[in-house]
Amino acid sequence: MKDVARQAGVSLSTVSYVVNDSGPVAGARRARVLDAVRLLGYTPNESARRLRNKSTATIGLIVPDLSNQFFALVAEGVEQAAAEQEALVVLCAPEAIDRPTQYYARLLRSQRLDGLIYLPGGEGMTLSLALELAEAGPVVMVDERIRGFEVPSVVADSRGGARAAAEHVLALGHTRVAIIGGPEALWTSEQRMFGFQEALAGYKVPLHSVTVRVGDHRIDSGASIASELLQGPASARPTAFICANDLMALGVLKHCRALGLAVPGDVSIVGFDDIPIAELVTPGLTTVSQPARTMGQLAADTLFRLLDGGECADVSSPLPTTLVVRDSVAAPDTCATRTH
Amino acid sequence: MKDVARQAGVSLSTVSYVVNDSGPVAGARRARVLDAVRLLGYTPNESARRLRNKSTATIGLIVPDLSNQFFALVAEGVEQAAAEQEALVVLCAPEAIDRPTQYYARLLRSQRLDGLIYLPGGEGMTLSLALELAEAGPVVMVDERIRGFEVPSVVADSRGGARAAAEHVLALGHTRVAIIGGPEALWTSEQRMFGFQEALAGYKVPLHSVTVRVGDHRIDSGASIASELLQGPASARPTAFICANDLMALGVLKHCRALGLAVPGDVSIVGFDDIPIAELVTPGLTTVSQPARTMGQLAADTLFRLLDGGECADVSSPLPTTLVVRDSVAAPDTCATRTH
DNA sequence: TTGTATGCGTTATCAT
DNA sequence: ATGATAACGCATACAA
Repeated sequence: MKDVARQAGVSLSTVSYVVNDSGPVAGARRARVLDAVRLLGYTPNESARRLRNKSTATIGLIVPDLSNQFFALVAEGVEQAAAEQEALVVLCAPEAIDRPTQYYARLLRSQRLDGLIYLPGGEGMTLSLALELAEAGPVVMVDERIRGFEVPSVVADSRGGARAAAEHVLALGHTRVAIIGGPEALWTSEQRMFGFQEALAGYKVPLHSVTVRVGDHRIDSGASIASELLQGPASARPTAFICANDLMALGVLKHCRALGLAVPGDVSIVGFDDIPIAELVTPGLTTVSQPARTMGQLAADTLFRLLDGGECADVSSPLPTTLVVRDSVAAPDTCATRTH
Repeated sequence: MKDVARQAGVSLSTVSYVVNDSGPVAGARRARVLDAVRLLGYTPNESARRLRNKSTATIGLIVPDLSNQFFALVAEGVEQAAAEQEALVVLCAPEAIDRPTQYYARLLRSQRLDGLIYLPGGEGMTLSLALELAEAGPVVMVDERIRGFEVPSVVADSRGGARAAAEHVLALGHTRVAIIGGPEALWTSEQRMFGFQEALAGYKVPLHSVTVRVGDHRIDSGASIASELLQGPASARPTAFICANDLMALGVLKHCRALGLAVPGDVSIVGFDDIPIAELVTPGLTTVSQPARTMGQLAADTLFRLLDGGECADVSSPLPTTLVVRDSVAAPDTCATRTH
């Protein structure tokens, strides 16, 4: 910048004025400065700028990992909204790197980020951790809520979606159903479980015919739970799996295939999220669609509004979810002897 | 920091010495400082520190988008390696946000990042752009190479993998094969195409029986190319699709299903990448496995070594790829009249 | 071993 | 309309 000033024969302040156009400057001089900038290839040093300004034009994004396409889509949404504000996003994927989220809490705080978008996974999601993160700056949550942690949070209608999914299978006449819930600490897990229960109650399914298990939202847990539940005699095992997310549903599907069980002939499966793979598997996975990318965008937008406006726009009402019906659900096989 | 100094009754430099332990300081004083730090919840201001030091402990990562799991895995690898160095990574996904990579070139340069990891997509990958990026600092490439752009690049053995894949289908007796290549500007596209050709030559497949098309590495292009190529009479259309990546392979799989064509009964399909979904679809996709996560890690490690050592460890030799055989490939249906 | 003083690149406040 | 200058928070060369 000094060089630019010298080259253009003006003072530092003048240069500053023109690059930010934050001050009055005569046409001729402005042109000279601009030329010098181009000539010297000058780019403002953001570190210095931030030191002065206090704003870093950078937000942090914490997602469990990127392998789950749902998270990847949320990340893309955040990235997109950030780009519109000329802001940068630093990526944190605690579960992918096998470090506690707390590690990032320290790191992010020292970076003086403008704010944080937080999508907690099953692991160490506690109030105290959230509070610690909040010390790094304003935070808005996506896809989750933490009781006692009063920040804006962008969520979808997990409960309604879950109910719709469960009703869809129940309406077909299934009675022996297995429910695979998500990690218990999560708000979404709770909501979806509520939704499932509501549907169960509505269809007056006897409690003893439904099996409930808890998974960790990953493929393997779906597969291993399926393996546990599917080993009884055909007449006793579940005819339908209702899963709290797609990955677990895919795990069930995978295991069914390994067992030679037909889907949906022998067992029906529903998932939740509608990640891109859902329509690619065979049979296509019936699932509940969440606007992942939009959720990311909305969260980022909320954060930015919160940052410069101060006013926290209300985003408390859940975004709509919709059941998308593919081929992984059918009426239960009433002729249970067909495999004999 | 001033506060900490006052609280501990020492000078600024002493505080600086203990937090970085970059200078000698008596045990008692050190303890007092540490206490003050804890008491006041002091965290160094990174902006100031960077301004002084020149190092930002932050690298940039450019991947086309995150929807492609291959890219997501690479990103995870980078993230992991960065975490080990206590470094941050800022995420750039040009295609996801529909902006030219050039947009990031500006942004990143002004951020004074320590370095850059660049995984170019099909879009605007030109030498001049790469050069522009290089002005932001040292860059190492992943999964690609640009002629004339002499930076370390971590790649896998695309050519060998491609040949193995093609040979696998050719060995089964396919003669009418379709090849779907990647975007032409890409080095990987070129390499894979070489590999395919080598296999073709080895099996003396007559040129007129192979159809070559170029896709954009996304699902839709696979589907639309399949739709174009599969509309002829059964006796004329390809019995096998050899694709430059998994997403396109999934696209043709999807289209086959829409057409009611059996895979691998009517048409065989091979992909490239071995992204996690590949084993989930039905039938499981035969494909070539690339160590995506490792590539990301290696790239980041190389960048860091290049940053503080200066010496650029040689990473030019491609990582091994391996053919993973699942169920999407079978011998061609010799009884071509079966659909009549 | 500890403190003082200077500069990193910007922006903003003040004179001019 | 323009320029000198202080301050942002930290690290270090140097003096003590």
